[in-house]
Amino acid sequence: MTGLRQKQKADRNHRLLRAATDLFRQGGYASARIEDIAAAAEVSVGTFYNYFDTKGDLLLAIVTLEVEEVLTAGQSLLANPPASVADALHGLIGSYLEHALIYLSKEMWRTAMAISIEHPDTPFSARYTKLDAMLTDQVCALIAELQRRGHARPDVSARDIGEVVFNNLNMMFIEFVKSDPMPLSALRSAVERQTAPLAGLLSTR
Amino acid sequence: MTGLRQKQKADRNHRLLRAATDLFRQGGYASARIEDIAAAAEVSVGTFYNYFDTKGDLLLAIVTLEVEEVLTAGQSLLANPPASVADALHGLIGSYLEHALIYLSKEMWRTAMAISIEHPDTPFSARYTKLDAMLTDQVCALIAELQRRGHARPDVSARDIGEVVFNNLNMMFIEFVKSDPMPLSALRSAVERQTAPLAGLLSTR
DNA sequence: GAAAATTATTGAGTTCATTCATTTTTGAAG
DNA sequence: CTTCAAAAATGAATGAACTCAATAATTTTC
Repeated sequence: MTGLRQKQKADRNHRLLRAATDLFRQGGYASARIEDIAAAAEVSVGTFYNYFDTKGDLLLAIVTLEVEEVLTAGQSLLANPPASVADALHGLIGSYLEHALIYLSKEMWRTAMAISIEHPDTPFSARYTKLDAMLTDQVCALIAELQRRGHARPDVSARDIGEVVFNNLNMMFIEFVKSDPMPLSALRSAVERQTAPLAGLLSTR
Repeated sequence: MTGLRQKQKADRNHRLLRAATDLFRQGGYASARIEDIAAAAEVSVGTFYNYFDTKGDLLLAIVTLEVEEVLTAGQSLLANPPASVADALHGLIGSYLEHALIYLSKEMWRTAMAISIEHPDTPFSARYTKLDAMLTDQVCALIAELQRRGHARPDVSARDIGEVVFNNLNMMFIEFVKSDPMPLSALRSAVERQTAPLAGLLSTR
């Protein structure tokens, strides 16, 4: 039996995630020292590095948990989408955005996105990238579903449009987290404005 | 007269940029220590920090020089664009992309983009962001020009489409620099595929 | 259930970006 | 040409992420 070790490991992992989440939210990512996080999780610095490759990898572990929730929330919207292309796309995008800042600060997002670009090969960075791809797939799937239901023109590539819609959203989200004063409402309306012509292109007048 | 001081300052600035460009290209951004860069520029570590806020700011200074060239190259294409929307957009995008890796490695791009996201308020980061906005403007201006010439439908917002096209390109470029094996040709064809429906939307059949 | 083998933890040590008190250089004034 | 003030340069000191050789805990073997 190898039970004790497994449980202790899961426990330490959980304590580290919890401690880091608290500290990152409280004083910001930059101010939380590994020493602090390790101490709060009742673990040594060396042990921290048995669980996460880098400080950034820990942040990405936290952020990917959030992205997974966003992905799940999106699934329910896919099940029966609004009949209008614009409403469906805005609904999905709105669902993504409303989740964005519940648990994570702009600084956390900024740092996480920066790390996933700068160190794409760290374990949780790869996971983050994969989740982004799954979000893209979800947008594409929504469009394909609308086509299947006859709510969108079938002669336009769902894949192409879906990718463009998501990439645009992602880039705008980056702009959003780069600017501390920018409100979520401004992001949402900008993205709706930009997405509208694409919805028009897809809709069966 | 205050000439000597000015000249020495410009000189040191130039030596630092040159030394850093060489070292970044040679051994990579991460491996180049401030001490090395300062030594190569015949300057002390402390002096380095009189010229640039951080190591990342120095990289962004180098990268923005490159983006400025890309922007200038784009202007000439704007002067008389191809009559087909698709050709015009692909031409501009192609011009951007062909410049991308001449002077800068993928690692340099990755790091630069990461820093501009993570530290948006550092001086050269702000400049990088502004240049991105100018590239967006350029794409929008191209579309507007095509509309003026009757080569694109006037009833679609040039701004909206231009922003979407550039944001998509930017996001795809990020994916490209994240993946060392991905060739420029793959990026180019993916972006052309994605952009094609938008060109279709704009074109006066 | 003791010994061996495996797997984890530990924290002092290393490295590197960044800072800052001191010294040096330049420009201005008399 | 000195003297003084302002501006810049300097490099030793600081701080934080990350490493690694030594130690400890768990599991396996007999």
